[in-house]
Amino acid sequence: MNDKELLEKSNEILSSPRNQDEEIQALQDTLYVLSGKWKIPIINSICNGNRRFRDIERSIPGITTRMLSKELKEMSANQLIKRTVVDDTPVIIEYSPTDYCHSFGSIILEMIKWGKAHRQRLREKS
Amino acid sequence: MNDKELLEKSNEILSSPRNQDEEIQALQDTLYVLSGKWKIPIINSICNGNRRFRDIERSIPGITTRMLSKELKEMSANQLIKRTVVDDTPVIIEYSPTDYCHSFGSIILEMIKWGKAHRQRLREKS
DNA sequence: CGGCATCCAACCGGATACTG
DNA sequence: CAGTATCCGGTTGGATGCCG
Repeated sequence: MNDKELLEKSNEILSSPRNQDEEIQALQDTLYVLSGKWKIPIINSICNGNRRFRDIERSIPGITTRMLSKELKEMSANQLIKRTVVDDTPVIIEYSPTDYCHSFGSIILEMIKWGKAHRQRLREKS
Repeated sequence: MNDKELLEKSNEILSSPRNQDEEIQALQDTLYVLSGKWKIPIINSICNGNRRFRDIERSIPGITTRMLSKELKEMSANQLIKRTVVDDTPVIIEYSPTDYCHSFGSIILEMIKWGKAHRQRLREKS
């Protein structure tokens, strides 16, 4: 399926009155799991290969250690990522994505695509 | 492109180290525009054909008139939706999606898809 | 390096009441 | 119906400093 067909399918499905209740519920479930400013950028960063705290931190503009620490803990608890202690000296901590984490791939890709098109639109206007 | 291929492509692209800076920026731009609990459900509702305030309100579980009012105003200002006064008696107000609004279709579809799969996973576990 | 503790401001958003 | 007004509590999240 190419982009044009995908878009048409999107609009068709979005315009359909069927299963609206189920869809809004699914939507709100997803938004709940991804709530806040940082979970998606963190997932993206870890899926991009970043493994260590400082690396993840540096890869996300604006995040603080406090928020990264908090989110990593929460996301570990929710099986979104795995925290591994590599028993070297000094100890190295590694965060890695779970399959569950990868399941957000399509959402993140669509968001990146939208963001790029958005910047393009802004450039064209000015 | 089928789902399996799409997933592989997602992982491939997500694993690529190129353009990480541009992508995280695009991602954060998108998250900024869509920030908060309600914008995505509202977009979905309006794209689903809901036009009037009460209809939109009823279609989104949990939203209050205050938040809906606030978001609709903000989203009108940002050209995401259009507010039309139908000069009937009594006056009818209609909200409709702009092209800009439709551009979120793919993101919303992916979120609905994820949410449904999420519920399915939970059902299978229990 | 990989965090935790504390303080604090902003705001998000719920409840409720009210208006034309 | 289509909102506005007010109140206010909880959470988000930034700044900073500290620890092993």
